[in-house]
Amino acid sequence: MTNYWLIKSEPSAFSWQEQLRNKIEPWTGVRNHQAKKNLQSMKKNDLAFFYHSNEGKEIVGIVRIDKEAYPDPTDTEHRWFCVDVETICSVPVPITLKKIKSIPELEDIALIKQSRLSVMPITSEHWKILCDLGNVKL
DNA sequence: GCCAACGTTGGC
DNA sequence: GCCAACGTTGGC
Repeated sequence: MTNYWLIKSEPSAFSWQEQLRNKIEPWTGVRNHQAKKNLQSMKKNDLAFFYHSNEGKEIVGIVRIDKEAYPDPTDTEHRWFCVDVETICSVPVPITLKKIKSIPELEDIALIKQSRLSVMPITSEHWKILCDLGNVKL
């Protein structure tokens, strides 16, 4: 069964446009224990929203987990992990944080409740609501 | 083990 | 640019 996730990136550091070009990207640099735990819970073929933090503040794309957690090559002490994500599609109507905050059914989403967490699970119910909002047809 | 000081994230 | 929330560090 497929699990759902949301991963954040600041466009100035790594944008959706770069993800579109690269197709498959190692998701490195996560340095938070809860986010690390979430990375390690990801299974191949799980799906994730790609969210632009700081600039944009909207869900712009969907990726699929291509390779499960392995040691982050950017961490010389080998304490942190990363996954590989594969581009699936852009979200036709980007889902803004403002929009998400306006939907009562989404008030418990980690994106709002734990605003500093960069890798988080999304329930299948929330995933469906968000796909409808973004006019996503998978 | 506690907590003050400090650093970072990310929305506004 | 500000600041709330949260994580980390280091003295005690």
